Amino acid sequence: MSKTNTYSNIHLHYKVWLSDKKGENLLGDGKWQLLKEIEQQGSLKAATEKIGISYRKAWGDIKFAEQRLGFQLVNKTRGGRDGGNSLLTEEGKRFILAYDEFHREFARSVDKVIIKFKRTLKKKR
Amino acid sequence: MSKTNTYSNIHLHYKVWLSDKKGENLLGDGKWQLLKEIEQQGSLKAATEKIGISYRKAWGDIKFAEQRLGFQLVNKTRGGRDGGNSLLTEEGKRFILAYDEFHREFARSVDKVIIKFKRTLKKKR
DNA sequence: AGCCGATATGTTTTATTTTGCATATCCATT
DNA sequence: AATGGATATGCAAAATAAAACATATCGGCT
Repeated sequence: MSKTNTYSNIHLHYKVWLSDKKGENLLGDGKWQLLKEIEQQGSLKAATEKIGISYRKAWGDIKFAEQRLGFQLVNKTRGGRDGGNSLLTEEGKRFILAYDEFHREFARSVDKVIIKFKRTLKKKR
Repeated sequence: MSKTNTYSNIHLHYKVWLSDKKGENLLGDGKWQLLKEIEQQGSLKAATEKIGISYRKAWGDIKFAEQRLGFQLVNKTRGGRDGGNSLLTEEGKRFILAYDEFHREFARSVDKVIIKFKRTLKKKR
């Protein structure tokens, strides 16, 4: 998750993401969006095309995240009429939902702090 | 600024930074630490060596940030007995201080939300 | 059995960052 | 005036990351 706040010509950004022990990105803005798009499209390929990112990378990222998380986020099948498809697992859906909630809560909380920060900056000048 | 929180084997990271209009990083974790080290060492060279980053990059980053911010963060002098030195300007010090304060405030606020997030995750499982 | 379209991967290119190297400049001190 | 050590900066090299390309595989359908 990431957002921007403006203070005159200086902007304030923040970002939140889930990682493994080594700090490697598992689920942040990008994958969050990707998973949501997969849910809608029912296909990884369609999702990446919609978003405009490379299939190769998206596929690798998901694989990596699943490996580190220890459970599947996406249920992938190959072959068949449409060539295959990708659907979110129950755990994947739950994860997205929790993250979604966290997203809102976090943004609200941070905005408050930022307002205070702006006041501080003004005073100090 | 960045921090970590643990949920079993999943960690939560967040990061905050200041940027210009184009989103280019002006002051984040790296420069924040660097400036603080410059204050202690009284030298850019010494600071980079202490932290373990390249002088070339650090110097360039500071120059870039100063240009975009529109004021000096560091007062640099060349020549003399020690070859030169680098000290924080008043504005630089104030900036670090405000950022510092924001840092603490932000961390406190975020921690609260994270606790809630963990609870949500637990419930949902 | 053969086709089609998506998943699954290895390999190669391209782009972006970071580091490293070389060199010039500055100036209190010797 | 010669020296030394830090700042200042261009440029080449190396390391990382992202994108592109090329295939192989799978399985319901015709």
